Amino acid sequence: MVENFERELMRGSLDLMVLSVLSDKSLYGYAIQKQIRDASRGQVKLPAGTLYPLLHRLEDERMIRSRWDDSTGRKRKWYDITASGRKQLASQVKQWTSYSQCVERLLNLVGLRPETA
Amino acid sequence: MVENFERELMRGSLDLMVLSVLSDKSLYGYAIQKQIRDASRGQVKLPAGTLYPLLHRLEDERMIRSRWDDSTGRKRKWYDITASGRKQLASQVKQWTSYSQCVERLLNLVGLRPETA
DNA sequence: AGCGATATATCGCCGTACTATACATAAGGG
DNA sequence: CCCTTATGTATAGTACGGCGATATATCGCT
Repeated sequence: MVENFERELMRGSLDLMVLSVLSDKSLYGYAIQKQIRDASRGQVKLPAGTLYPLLHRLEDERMIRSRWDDSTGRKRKWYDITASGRKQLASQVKQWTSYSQCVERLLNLVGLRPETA
Repeated sequence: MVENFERELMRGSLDLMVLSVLSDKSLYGYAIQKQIRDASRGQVKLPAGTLYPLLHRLEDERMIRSRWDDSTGRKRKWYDITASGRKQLASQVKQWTSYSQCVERLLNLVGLRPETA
């Protein structure tokens, strides 16, 4: 029984996760939700009330583009990442990497990361 | 010239950072700010308007305790972590670790982490 | 026909962090 | 001795974004 993350912890990296899964393929909202849930082994469950407004915001910001398509048998809104989105993603990956290293360094400093116990 | 992190990225891990630096010593606000700034090589600069309300909140939640002391020559408000705070910290470290691994796994999956290039 | 899963959308609440501002003391330089 | 800079704490107002609740609709299965 894996428990969920504190929601606040994910703030600021939700964009990163969504842009990531869109970086190599087109997806619709529900599928994005699933991808992220699976990739995190069920630990990151984006609620619909979070995901859809987020997608709309990213579209307003021209990071992603959408089109309705029912050629797969069901009417779904498919999203693609844009060139701006890719740039943004690259920047966010850099930021994330750098920031997580900062946190790790801090945890090391105060001995909360016993070296290879 | 190191640029700052997007503030949103740090939301949800500020508590973790503050509790961390308090885990092995007593500190006053300004010193906490400095510790975190130094440990992050100047990249994480907690504004006073963020830090002090945060400390007050953590104290309300009994994660830390405070006392005024001027025996070091200057009147400062010193903070200590409580037993609850330590428990909370341990939990947050676990959460952080697990979450950052999720993000890394996701970045790997979509090829945003070229293996040992 | 009924139901669970799929699929998208929006409203209003709430928590958190930031900006701006305020005040006070100490140290260092002119 | 004043002026500036650094130290040190504090809060009111504001902005932002995630979430729960709610709504609607279709699809596949029984």
